Amino acid sequence: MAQKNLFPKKLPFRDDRAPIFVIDGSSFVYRAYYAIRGHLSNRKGLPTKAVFGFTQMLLKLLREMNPEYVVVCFDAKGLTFRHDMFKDYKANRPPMPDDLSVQIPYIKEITRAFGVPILEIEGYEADDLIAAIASRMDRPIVIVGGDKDLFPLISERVVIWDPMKDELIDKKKIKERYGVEPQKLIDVRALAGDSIDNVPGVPGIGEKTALRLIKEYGSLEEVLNHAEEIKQKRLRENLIKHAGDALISKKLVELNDKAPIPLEIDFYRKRPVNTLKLRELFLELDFKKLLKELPATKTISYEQYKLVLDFEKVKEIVEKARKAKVLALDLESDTKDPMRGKIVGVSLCFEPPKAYYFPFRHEGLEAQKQLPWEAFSNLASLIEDSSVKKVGHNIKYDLILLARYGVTLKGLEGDTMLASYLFDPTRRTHGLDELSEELLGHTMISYKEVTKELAKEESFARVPLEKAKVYACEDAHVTYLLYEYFWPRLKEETLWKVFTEIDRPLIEVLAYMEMAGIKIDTAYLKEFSREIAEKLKKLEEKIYAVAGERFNINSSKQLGYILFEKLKLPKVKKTPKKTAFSTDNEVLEELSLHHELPRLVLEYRTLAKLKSTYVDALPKMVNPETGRLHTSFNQTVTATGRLSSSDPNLQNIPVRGEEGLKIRQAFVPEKGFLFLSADYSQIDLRVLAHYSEDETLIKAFWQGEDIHRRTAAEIFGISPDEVTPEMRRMAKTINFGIVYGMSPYGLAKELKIGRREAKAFIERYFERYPGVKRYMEQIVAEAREKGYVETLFGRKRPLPDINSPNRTAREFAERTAINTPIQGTAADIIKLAMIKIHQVFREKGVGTRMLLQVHDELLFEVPEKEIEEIKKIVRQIMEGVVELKVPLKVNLAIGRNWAEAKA
DNA sequence: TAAGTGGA
DNA sequence: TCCACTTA
Repeated sequence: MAQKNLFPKKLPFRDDRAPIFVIDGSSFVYRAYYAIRGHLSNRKGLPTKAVFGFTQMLLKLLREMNPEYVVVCFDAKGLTFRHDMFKDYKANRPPMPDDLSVQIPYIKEITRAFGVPILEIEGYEADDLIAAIASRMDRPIVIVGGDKDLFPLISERVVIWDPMKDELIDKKKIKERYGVEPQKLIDVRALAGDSIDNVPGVPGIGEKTALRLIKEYGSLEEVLNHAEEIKQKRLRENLIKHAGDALISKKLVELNDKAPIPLEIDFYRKRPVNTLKLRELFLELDFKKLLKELPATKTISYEQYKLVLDFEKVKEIVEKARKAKVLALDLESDTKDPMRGKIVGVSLCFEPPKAYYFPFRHEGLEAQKQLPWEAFSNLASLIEDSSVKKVGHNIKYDLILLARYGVTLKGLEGDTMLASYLFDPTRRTHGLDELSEELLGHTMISYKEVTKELAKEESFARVPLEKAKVYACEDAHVTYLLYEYFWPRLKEETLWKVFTEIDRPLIEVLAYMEMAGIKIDTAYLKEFSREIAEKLKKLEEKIYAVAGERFNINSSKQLGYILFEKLKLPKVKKTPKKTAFSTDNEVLEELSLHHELPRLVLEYRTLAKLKSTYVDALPKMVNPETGRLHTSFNQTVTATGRLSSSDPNLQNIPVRGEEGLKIRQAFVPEKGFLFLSADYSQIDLRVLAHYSEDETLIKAFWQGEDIHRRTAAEIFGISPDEVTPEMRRMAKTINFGIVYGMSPYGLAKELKIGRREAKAFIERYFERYPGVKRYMEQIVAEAREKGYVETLFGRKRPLPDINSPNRTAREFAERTAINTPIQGTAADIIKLAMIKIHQVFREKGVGTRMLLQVHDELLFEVPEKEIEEIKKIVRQIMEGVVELKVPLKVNLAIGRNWAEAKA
């Protein structure tokens, strides 16, 4: 919203006083509403198309014209003097649609927030107000609008600017276009009439004839006076017969300039933009792009940030903090990995804008100025005091770091990162800095900025205390402000339940799992790596021999050259970005029918991937202190509510094929322990059965049938015992496709059949499972109406494209609408089970630890003696965690490694 | 379909 | 940044 004083449009006025820009508000509201295709709504389902279009127009005007005087005119409610005169005036106009009228208050608020005065007077239409301003304000006037009805107002002193067409219409233009003075357009319209506004006019006369007549006689009255002279019979008769109508019409279309408008120029003065208010409105309306363009206006003062260097002061602050409503807390460490770093300092904020930084382990010249480590216990006692509510941003990190110092955080009120995620799980990131920028309008100091004078390998511990203070205090401060932002919003929605009953309690469970880690057999992996290296070497030589030259097989570019240029193999398809020809699995599979090279490359790739991603990478990530692998479970990444795992990702460890199993064998329990794997059987399909209430599906699950076999029997129209393995495989793919929201196209590709055939399969499926079809139609309709979908527990996912005019985008949103409630509900179910299991484990004080979650599977490390007890607990909790219309079923397996525990 | 990782 | 590949 740069307020540069540029007048890019040359305004054709002799008068060089600043013009008044008079905006035809009502016409823009309608234009935005009807002109923008598709549908736009915010996360709550409020339609926003007109607000958006209007806002863009206003922005364009303010940017390009930078007006000193400006006003938006709106139609007032109720009848105008025109109705008194002619009761059918505008009788053909339908009333304002509901989904437009709800937007009007927002449009007005935004206008005010931009500092633009609003004019609205009972009994008058916007056009009349504009006419009054144009004729009675002695100033240059720019009417902002595009409506032809306003053309008669144009004069030496009045022009019209249409920001949408970017067209400036002045007197000269009108004369060129119509050949008459602007005011005469009234007479033209009176003769021609207007069916939209129900202005009668004279039958048989259109704009062309009207113009000709007015040009000839000068005015409507003169035309009527000379009606007798007109040669054409029909025209003459009509003019004489309908002279009265024509005169009434003139009264109707004549713009009334008598409206009691404010005459003081000060009323029209542009006021400053209220960025805070705009931000609030844009946030509510979900105008993300506009939000980003708002300047960061909020300046947070760092003046009240205190560096605490004195033990006595620590005690004082801790005592004060105990009485705080909520304490925002942030730990500074020297690594990103909470399983490795040490605590360098602690920041607190409980009375914003005050905040405190407690440095403990900084390095360098100032080290001796810091707090003695004993002071940390004072903070620890505060952190362990469950009566003091804490919030943090990504608090799991702090939880783990603290736990390594033997400190257990109690009284967790929540996590602002999680709050942001629940509020909109499709956001790209939930980083403190981005949220601060976008939601608070405050630009934070970046980590990069703070550490820029440091050498590459140096950590936060090397940051000078003053600088560290500002950075750390700002983190705690902004966290507090985000807490104030999100909490009321979460409480307002169904999200509060998901937050307090699922995601918040899960934080601690995940922290435990990450801290537990998992053991891998590094010696075994080393040996395996050597074996693969050998195989790769042989394959490599063979590939070079077949290709006739040496090249980098890992480079898809070089491989593409060999396959398509040198060997002239058919180019099957392009890469998704269309920048090159694809060399992916599917393509190589097909090409292997023509040549032996693709097969070899396929084999090489599988092995190379296995080696680099798993066999070689995993041992490097073993924590030297614990001797185990500690993944990080991210709770705020996926759009559906699933978890994700990284550093390393333990949710995509291979399972298929011989080599895959060999890698799973490297994951082993501690001595004296066994692995117990518990996975939900067909949880997605069971959730689908619950949602759809499909009788066949529900019955199949209650009878414990093999669901893919049942599906095969249904779609092939045979009995279950007649189903061949091939049929079952196809049915399985279809079930899979339904749950993952696969398109008919995707299904065709997966089954390697024609698209029509795939479509026929899907149709057959819907015939046999009509409830599923009903569910899909219903959920898509609901999504269209609300603009979002939700899980059984109220977790939401916005679907902005659900009404998009772009078919691809819309269909994608539709598949998402079908899939998210299913996958998200399944994710909620397993999260709930994890929370309960963790709780029972702690109550019973068992030695068993939950190690991993892989979407529908949990992996435990169980002392041999506890096996039977734990099996019982796990099954009972997982199967009983919610009651659906179908039973939940869990498969348990025990093993001395992860491969065994899968069978 | 979605997410993470490795290699160029 | 793009591509390919692993899991669910």
